[in-house]
Amino acid sequence: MDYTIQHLQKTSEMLKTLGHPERLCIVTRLARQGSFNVAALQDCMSLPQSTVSTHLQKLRAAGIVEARRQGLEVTYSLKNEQVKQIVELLFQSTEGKKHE
Amino acid sequence: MDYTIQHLQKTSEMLKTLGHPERLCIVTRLARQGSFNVAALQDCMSLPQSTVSTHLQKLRAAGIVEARRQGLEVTYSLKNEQVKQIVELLFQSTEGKKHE
DNA sequence: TCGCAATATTACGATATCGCGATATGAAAG
DNA sequence: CTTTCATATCGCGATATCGTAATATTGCGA
Repeated sequence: MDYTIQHLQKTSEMLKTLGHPERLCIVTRLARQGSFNVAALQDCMSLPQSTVSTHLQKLRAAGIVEARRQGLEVTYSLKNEQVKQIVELLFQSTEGKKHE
Repeated sequence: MDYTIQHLQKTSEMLKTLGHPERLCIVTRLARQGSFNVAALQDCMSLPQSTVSTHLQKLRAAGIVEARRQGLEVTYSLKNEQVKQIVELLFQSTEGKKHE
């Protein structure tokens, strides 16, 4: 286990970045669909382009997603497996505890 | 999988709360040690009492920890298993591709 | 070259979160 | 009752993050 201050800081920054409804929504979509470009994202979320782009840059700065340019479009995808695992952990529904 | 807005909001609030170095540190300690009171926490972190207490209240409000009073002291512990799993995921060291 | 489409960056007021001293509360003891 | 210990809450200036319009950049085709 790695409890150094550096790792703690980097990790908390990642969590803070994930801790925003719109950004978390983006990440869950990426976890499901693999990847997409910014335009597709603007469609399903009704936010102005600059807002979406800014969120993506923050996710990128935190090491959560990565960008790949193909011509005019930029495709985003999850950068590391950890985030995917966390999302799966957080969003698996009540299966396994069938009360409620 | 549960991608409702409510769950997304609650989850992102939890992640935001975890996304702070001191609070994440508290949570990793709880994951390792099980529980402790506020005084013990003030010792190992060099922060004023009010700061520590405020962090604990935020963790409590986000559903991450729970408090139990025993006389004068209050003992904190992790409230749900998910958080523990996330912490384990995040802090296993860099050669962590081995089996558990 | 120019112009357009897709995306990124900048700028800035609004809002939220920060740390922490001061103060309040709650429980046990006297 | 009062004191004292452990913890919680309040108040507030400092700092950070918010959303988004405006502007800049990048890549492609004409």
